[in-house]
Amino acid sequence: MSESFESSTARKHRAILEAAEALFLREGYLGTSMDELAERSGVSKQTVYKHFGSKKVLFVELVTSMTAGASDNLGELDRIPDDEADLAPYFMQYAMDEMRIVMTPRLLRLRRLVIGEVSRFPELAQALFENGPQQSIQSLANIIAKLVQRGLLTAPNPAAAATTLNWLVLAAPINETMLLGDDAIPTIAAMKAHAAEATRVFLTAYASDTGRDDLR
Amino acid sequence: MSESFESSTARKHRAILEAAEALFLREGYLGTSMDELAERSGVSKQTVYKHFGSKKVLFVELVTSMTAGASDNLGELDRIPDDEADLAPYFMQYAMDEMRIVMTPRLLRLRRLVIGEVSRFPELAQALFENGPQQSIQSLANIIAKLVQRGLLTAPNPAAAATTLNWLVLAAPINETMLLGDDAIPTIAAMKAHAAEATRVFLTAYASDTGRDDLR
DNA sequence: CCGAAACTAGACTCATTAGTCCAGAAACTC
DNA sequence: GAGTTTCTGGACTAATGAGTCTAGTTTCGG
Repeated sequence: MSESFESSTARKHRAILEAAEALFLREGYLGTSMDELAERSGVSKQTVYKHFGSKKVLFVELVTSMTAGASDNLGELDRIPDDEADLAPYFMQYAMDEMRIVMTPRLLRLRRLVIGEVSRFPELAQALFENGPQQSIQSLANIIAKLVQRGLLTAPNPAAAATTLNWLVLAAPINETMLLGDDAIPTIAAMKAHAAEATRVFLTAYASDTGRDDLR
Repeated sequence: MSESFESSTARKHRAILEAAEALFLREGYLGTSMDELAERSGVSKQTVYKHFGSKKVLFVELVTSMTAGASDNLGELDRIPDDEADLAPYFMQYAMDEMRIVMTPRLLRLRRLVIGEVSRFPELAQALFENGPQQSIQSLANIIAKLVQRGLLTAPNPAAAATTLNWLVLAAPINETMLLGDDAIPTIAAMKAHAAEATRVFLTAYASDTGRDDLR
């Protein structure tokens, strides 16, 4: 009773996935043993194999599920600014949101794991790419296209502009943290400074210089 | 005779390192077996252990040596432009050089390997970071500082500007290739287009607008 | 409360691993 | 060419891996 309407079976299923997440993220695919996994799940080895047919299946299932929900609710398509003055705060907010989502130990470890297994599981890496960067860039491109329509930005190729902004924001922190470990995750203050600079560079390069155009 | 003055011992040493490179880059640390490595080296297992004390030692030694020579001769400090018109071609060339060095299967696989082993070998990842991105950015910062002195760029913080340019150039291709595999390495033509856009964005954001300043 | 399904503990198979040991062969040094 | 170092190949240890099997126990739906 209490708050759990989960069947015992479902509970075990979840426990296995939780243990798998902890172990795979920490020890890698080959470094994780099914015995340890079963023990940590509080479940017998046989049960693990009943729920997931093999180590590979479990791994793929886990990573796929973690990957899928990765880049949700970003880039609120509502309230896209229609005034030039709102551009900087808008992209500032966008950058902060994106960093807050991506720069978490969980997602960073997932990324390390998947990158390390590219040759063994190329599908997983591709899925992570499509659900992560590619999706962010796509939705960002839509926003930029709208802003071009409104005459607030000048970007002949919105997808390219979106790629530029995406990596202006994420590249430095993500690549640093990939190699230096989770302790290198920037503080909120550092993220703000970085977001401000990224926004400034982006807007300098892509803003429609209507003001200056008028003077010509 | 012929061209090799290498002693038999030295030749074997090199053969082991070559096999280690091939295997570790392809199979990862745990995925590489010392038996296979000895066989591939054309050397007995015992010899492997005489030359390198253990699997760990061999791995660390290999990765360290590959890491060390990674980011050589980049950013020729001579002939830094002193005319505004030379800025774009100069950074264009810089970007192409940097991509050509980094975007090779060998270095990309090394990067994947090291990222995947961050929790097992944090020193190696740190070394790769310091010898790679950090060093590039540092030498780039020196160039930028000089250009600021000459009045060609405006960058209150040259290190930040260097970081921005570095990732403007490398982030998109490197992160894509990390996940999509070596087949995703961009063609020279694609690199040129990317380098041009990166250079444009960078110069728009950091060039000294002496022209416009005069108009004020 | 009964029968089926899910689960348990632990033994078991078979393959593989890092690293050691040994007796003889080959390669260098003087 | 004698003596020393290096190397070979294969046997060996001790551990660990994924996955299976079994016999008994728990859980759950009807």
